[in-house]
Amino acid sequence: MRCTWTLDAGETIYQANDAGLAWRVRNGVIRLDTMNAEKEPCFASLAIAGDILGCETMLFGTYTFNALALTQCQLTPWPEGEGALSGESLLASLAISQKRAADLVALRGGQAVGRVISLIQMLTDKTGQLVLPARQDIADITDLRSETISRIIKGLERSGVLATTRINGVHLTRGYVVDFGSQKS
Amino acid sequence: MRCTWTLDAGETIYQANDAGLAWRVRNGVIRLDTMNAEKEPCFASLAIAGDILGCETMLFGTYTFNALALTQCQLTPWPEGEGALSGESLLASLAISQKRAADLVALRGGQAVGRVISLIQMLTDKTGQLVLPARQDIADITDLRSETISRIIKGLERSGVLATTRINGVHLTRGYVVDFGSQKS
DNA sequence: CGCATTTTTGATACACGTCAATCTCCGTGG
DNA sequence: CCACGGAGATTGACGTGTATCAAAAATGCG
Repeated sequence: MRCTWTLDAGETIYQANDAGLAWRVRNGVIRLDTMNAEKEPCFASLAIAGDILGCETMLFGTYTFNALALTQCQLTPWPEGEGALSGESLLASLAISQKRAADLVALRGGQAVGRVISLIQMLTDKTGQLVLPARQDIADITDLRSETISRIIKGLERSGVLATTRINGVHLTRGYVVDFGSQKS
Repeated sequence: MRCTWTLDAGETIYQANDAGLAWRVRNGVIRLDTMNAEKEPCFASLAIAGDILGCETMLFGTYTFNALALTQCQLTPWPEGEGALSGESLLASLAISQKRAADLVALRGGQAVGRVISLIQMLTDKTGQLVLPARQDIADITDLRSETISRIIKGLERSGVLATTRINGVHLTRGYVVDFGSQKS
């Protein structure tokens, strides 16, 4: 028996300075934002399956970021079960977090096409399928413009690297395994 | 009594897949690299005072990244003292790590001048002083080119935002507090 | 001093940003 | 069932911030 919360794309999960629980992401894509100097929310980080969300509440009592679901996603309370907050599990979360940070950095370096492809690979599941976030969200994550994202994704679709189908009103995208090295020239 | 290791700029602290300890950064700037598909080291993350370095060895036995000192820096073994590996301290490290990830992301978005200024602010200590890493390292961190970094830093120096002096062969840069908002136009 | 490395500077090219005009998708109400 | 409207996606034309390439100047070091 386990309690699982399901959220739809576009739903706010929590806001900075709110009190609440920590979560483990089971499914879906979540963006974290901070308020910049101009009080506008600006992209800060990404959480995907396996990540711990909002663990800072256990220390500070409140969340540091705004969390927004970019696709439908599922969360379970964290830590899981009795006495599960072992040093071991925290250490694992710390290692994952540092790895995720490195991945995020890679999403914001190099040429535009490469960044988008890296993000797509990051979001693709074992079956080779993914649900793409909105163009604007992809743009915020990669520090590009939504027009640029649109051009790149249309290009990938036209070249057969991506194929999109719609199921129950949700766009499912299938990324074919491709030698992305050839995209460089 | 505490054991402190001091490393000079340019020294390798450890390499990916090596075995070793975890450290806390007391001082200085350290870059972490991963090997990309072409087996070239590429910038993955940054560690500065307060950060935990290489904690993944406690889990996997080996380091995940290459660590290179960008300025002179000081490290102490981590966890500190007997029984210091509490859930509390790990949780704090996790929260710091996630905050650092968000800062790194910010260093790679927006216009070039703003990124460099953000990095300078991140590296500035309480006295308003900092030691700048090499142009090429700043370029790798911000995903710009060393020529661009050179132009920007020269520009900041000429406009009086930064002043550089040399002490014992080390370039100390003093960053004056400035309304960086005015840099935008 | 002499050499290797890093930094600086200039001229030019291009990848992506910007702006504006459709187009597509969907929900709503007549 | 279709007209309407709003939001996101697409496309085109044009501008610009950095990259790129090349060469000189500064710095560090044996």
